[in-house]
Amino acid sequence: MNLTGNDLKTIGFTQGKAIGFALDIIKKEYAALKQEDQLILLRQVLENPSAFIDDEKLSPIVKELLKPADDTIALEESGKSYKIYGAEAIEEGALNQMAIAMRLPVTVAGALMPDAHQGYGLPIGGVLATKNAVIPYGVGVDIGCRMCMTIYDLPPAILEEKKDEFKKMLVNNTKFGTATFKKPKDHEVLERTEFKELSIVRQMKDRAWQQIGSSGGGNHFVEFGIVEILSPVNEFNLPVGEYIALLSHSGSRGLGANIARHYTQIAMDNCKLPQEAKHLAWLDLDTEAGQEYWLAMNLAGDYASACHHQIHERMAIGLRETPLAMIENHHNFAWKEKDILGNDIIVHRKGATPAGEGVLGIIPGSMASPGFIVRGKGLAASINSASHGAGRLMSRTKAKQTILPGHVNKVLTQAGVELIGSGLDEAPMAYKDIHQVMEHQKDLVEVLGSFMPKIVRMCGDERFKEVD
DNA sequence: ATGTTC
Repeated sequence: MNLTGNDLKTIGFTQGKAIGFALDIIKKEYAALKQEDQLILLRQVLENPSAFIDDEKLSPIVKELLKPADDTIALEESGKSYKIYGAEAIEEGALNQMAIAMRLPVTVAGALMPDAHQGYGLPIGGVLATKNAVIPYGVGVDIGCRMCMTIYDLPPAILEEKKDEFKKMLVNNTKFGTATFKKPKDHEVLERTEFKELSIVRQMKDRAWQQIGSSGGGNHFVEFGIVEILSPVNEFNLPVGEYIALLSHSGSRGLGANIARHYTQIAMDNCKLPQEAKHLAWLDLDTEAGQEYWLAMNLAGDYASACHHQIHERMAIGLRETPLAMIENHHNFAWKEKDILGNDIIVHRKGATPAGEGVLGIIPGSMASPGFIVRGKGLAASINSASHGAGRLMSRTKAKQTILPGHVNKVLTQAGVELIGSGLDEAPMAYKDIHQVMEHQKDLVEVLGSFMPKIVRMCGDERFKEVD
């Protein structure tokens, strides 16, 4: 009577390959032993495999036992199909990343927006719907990065007439880069229990308090400009015409960045994926880490919103005006939504604007081109999404190497834009043509109004302007 | 995006 796989399992073997080798070797080499002695031998091998590493007969079993468990999750052979908007203007790197994301076993649907470009894990401009799983890098590092616009009942002409006063308001009421307010405003978001209950969030409490109301760097901005309401039927009951508006773009600062870093690491440690997909590691929402990330992500989103509200509040005080309307939206976030059949899905928008039917949003252009107030059309193929801007035409490095300061200044002058701060990597010519991008997504959103920047503040000094 | 790679 020969040993069976089940006999080996009862003494503690778990790996199929090791069991196979063991049965084979016992049969060939140890047939003379009594069955109970065969089991004693195998138990000894199992308990201390290293002691048998040089054993001529038993080493194949040992090698198998000592091999690290391969817990890599395989990608699906063929990826699910997804819709690409404006494919001809999207770089190959972004398409490759999206193709990999569509092969994750948790993926149920995806779409690529016309401003897409390569990112970390999921491309910027990527929308990914998953089943009960959240991908920290599907949300992005700047959790809750968002837009906020307030429209004022002020005549556009005063932006030019009182330009210095508006510039002063921007300089005094916004903080960029590492700068923060000497006396940060308090906000109820800082009282949230997540600051006590989640360790990574608790560690960030002081910095969150310090950084609230600040804007950070990169492509973040605060700007005054002219809104033109184009549609007589709008949610704000505003007559068609021109208004002054304040537009801000920023996220959750160090708080969100550290939440993202922390939970991405946990995801990558627990969800091993092939090399090309490793940054798409997910957290199962039924796990403790998944639930923690969800809470922390939502806190970071609310914190980002609070930062915008404080910026707009400071400006409203400076203007001594009450806003006529406020429009705002996240574009780096994940939401619990329903698919067309009513199933629960997790929708990641990493640099994508929510565009469900009737949902309002802001899609900015560049510092010298218009942005748009949009109303979503709720197109299922786009997973109720649209672009989050024009999208980069060139990398930051390439922009800094090739764009001439004098050229930037000329374009700004022609557009009637006054710029405070910024670097060449944010120059208008580093971005795609927003009009083309809007054309590619006319099925996704309806344009209610436009916004032309006039006085723009970004991170950075003004040195490059003097080089001309 | 980020005290810019613990």
